[in-house]
Amino acid sequence: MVLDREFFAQPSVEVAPRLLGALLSVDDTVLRITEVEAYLGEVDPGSHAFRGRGNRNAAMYGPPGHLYTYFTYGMHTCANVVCSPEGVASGVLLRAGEVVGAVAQARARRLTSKSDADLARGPALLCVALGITLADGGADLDSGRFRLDLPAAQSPCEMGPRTGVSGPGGSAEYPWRFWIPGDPTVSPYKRHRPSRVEPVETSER
DNA sequence: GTCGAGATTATCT
DNA sequence: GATAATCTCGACC
Repeated sequence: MVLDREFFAQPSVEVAPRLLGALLSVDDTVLRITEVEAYLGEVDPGSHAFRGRGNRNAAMYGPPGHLYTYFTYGMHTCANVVCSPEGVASGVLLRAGEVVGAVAQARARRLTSKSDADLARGPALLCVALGITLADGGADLDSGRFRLDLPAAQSPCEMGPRTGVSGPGGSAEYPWRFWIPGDPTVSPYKRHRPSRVEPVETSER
């Protein structure tokens, strides 16, 4: 099955909602994606590619349908699906999902996780649960250990501001976070970390 | 349930 | 030297 090269060659904002409900297999572990976030690359202040190509984000400039992994906060690995044609930086961050295959293995990797819903609730946890590491960066998502199956129909989806993104423009301006409404595996992080815009102060609840 | 602060290191300026 | 697409834990409601 042609894993729709054309599909992944679109901008990440187009690809992101369609990834909801997709099944990502890594070895024997299968994840149903429930939450993603789109990054547009050089025109997106929140993107790693905003300041141009570097060593870390090289994979994001690579061919679509591949994996882009990066290390952040000194201890966390996160995974993206590369979008847009080769040479254009764009990606979809996998934020959360539900482990539906080889749950025992995923649970073994996630010792701190208490319930199944917690196994992949968050970008870094998702990678741990699936066993994705930096070494998997640049891997084709339709070969080797990886396989990505898109849902036949688009899942219901809700969108909102991205979380955890700092820098200029905040990125509340970019409502490019997509998730499946009501799914228990969607990350509960509604807290905005940095400078939160306080609209007014005249009480008003 | 929500909110707030600290930890910890690869990558880039 | 500063930054970061985060997580965990503790306090409070």
